[in-house]
Amino acid sequence: MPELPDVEGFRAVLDEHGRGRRIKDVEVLDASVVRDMSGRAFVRAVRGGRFGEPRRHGKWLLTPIEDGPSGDRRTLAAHFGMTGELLWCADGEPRHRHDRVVFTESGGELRYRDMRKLKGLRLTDDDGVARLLEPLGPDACAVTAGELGERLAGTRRYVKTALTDQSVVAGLGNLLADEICWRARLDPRRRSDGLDRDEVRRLHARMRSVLRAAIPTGRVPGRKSWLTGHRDEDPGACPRCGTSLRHSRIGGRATVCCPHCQPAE
DNA sequence: CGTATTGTTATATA
DNA sequence: TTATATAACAATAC
Repeated sequence: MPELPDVEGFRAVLDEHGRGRRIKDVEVLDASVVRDMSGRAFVRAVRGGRFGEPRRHGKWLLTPIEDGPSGDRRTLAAHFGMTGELLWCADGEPRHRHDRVVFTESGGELRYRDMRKLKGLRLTDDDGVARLLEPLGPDACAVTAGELGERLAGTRRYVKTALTDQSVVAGLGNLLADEICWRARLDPRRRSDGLDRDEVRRLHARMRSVLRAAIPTGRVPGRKSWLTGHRDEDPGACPRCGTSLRHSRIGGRATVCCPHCQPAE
């Protein structure tokens, strides 16, 4: 589930319920989601600290741990993989089977919940954060049309594949890429380096509008006016023109598009 | 026992 | 060597 809008929602949760607050306790219920250190060492390094101001780049959520026990400046770096989430739970809410790490504050707790555990949490310093972000392209919320065009021109892969490549632009996943291509009326199998200037501008404009619409709800909505709301229907009708949607597979991922609105060139 | 899954990355291939 | 494609990862659900 987590694409840019979801991670932005997790950032908001941490901003509201974590920022500036004391971490009274940390429970590592499944140490396999803690990367590069033992669960015990993680607890030792975080317990007693305070969450700083969280920021996001692409699908990474980065939060300084201030006034921590070790004294040196550390950052909690979270990646949610395909099934991760961060939630605030008031005192007394029963644990979920997939709660992996719990940060206890006064009045409630922040929980990293993840069924599949493809990614996880790590603690790192500023250099480590830089190393994490170094391979990523600009954040999808911040990239300019010119920059996007340059980056898309740098590869001959399908435009959908390029959009979901975090080193081209950071934050888009399978669902957003389909939604953006559909709104921009571009066949996802168009070659990334074969788009003309107008097509790139359209792609950029639709990317921005899709993100703007999705971020307030903290998720990619399944609204009926969205292609995304029809991707699991068989075959499903294009919300814009009613044509039967085409279901296929691009780069190993399920893909939905409208053969009428997104004609192959 | 098959099929599928919204992300990333190591490995294979052209 | 490089760019791109594919398999694998974990834990489910159908």
